[in-house]
Amino acid sequence: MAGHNNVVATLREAGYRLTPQRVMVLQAITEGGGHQTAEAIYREVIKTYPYLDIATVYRILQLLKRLHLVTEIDLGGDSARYEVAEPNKHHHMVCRECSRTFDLSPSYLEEFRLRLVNEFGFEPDLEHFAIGGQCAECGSA
Amino acid sequence: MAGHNNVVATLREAGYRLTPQRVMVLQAITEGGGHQTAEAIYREVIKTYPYLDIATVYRILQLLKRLHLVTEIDLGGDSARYEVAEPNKHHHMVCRECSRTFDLSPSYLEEFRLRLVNEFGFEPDLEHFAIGGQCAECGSA
DNA sequence: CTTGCTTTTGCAAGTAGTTGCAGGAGCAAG
DNA sequence: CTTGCTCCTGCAACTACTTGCAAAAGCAAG
Repeated sequence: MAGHNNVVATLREAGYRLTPQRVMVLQAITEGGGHQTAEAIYREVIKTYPYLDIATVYRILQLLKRLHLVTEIDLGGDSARYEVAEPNKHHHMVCRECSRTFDLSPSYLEEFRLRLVNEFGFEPDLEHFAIGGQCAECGSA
Repeated sequence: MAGHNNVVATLREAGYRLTPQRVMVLQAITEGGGHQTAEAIYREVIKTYPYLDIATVYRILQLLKRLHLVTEIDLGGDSARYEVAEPNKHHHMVCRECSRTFDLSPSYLEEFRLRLVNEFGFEPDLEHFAIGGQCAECGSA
């Protein structure tokens, strides 16, 4: 798996250790596809390594997030979801009434991002952005 | 207190009951000024009404948020803070490295908001918006 | 392949916030 | 001012996530 080796290299270069737990969590995220919860990742890994603790999963996810290897997306109410980071990922609009989510192309945020960078030197984390609000259907009702 | 009566009227018009708990929580937010945590509001109210439960505080805050009477601002790690809603409130940029926060005028988000409204009919919740990222100082280091 | 420093893990306890439920309290109608 | 319907509250249990700590494991150097 190509992406896998990149991740391993990135970890080592940043001075982090390569533990079985980290490899397995990474593998679970990669193989699971889509957005996954920490719980789901945990349940997947303990199938082959039952001693893993959920706290370790959260710590690993935090680390991978810091290294921009995975992105966290928190759609309000329920638990956060994680997936492998990809450039030009789409963002989400989440309706506060019906909880449906709608995709948003990265271009919509580019203008906003540029103003922050140019005027404040502030680089916003927009890797996987979710914004709450009210969708067309719930708004017109 | 003028704003107080508005709030009471809004509650009643929306079909919600006017309970002592709601009045006291509202009073605590109003009198406390600034950004307050749910815990702080709770501790203030139990000085005069010791039977109040923290769960009730959270439920009331949720309700007031839904009615746009208070805004919630969640700056990542620690607990969320609440304050009375005001139009044209400034927003925040929060540095992920040094945790400092920088004010952001509402005009920066207006363009973004308009595109979502016009193109999707989606009205984003931008009453008190916080975006994470890396500030100029931490970025250049 | 041992030694030793440092990171990482598992465990258990803690924190912020949510939820199910039964009893208690608003409020409108009579 | 009573009746009755429904909403709210307090309680306790629960969820998602975090943190302190001691033991275990990674990794570089000898």
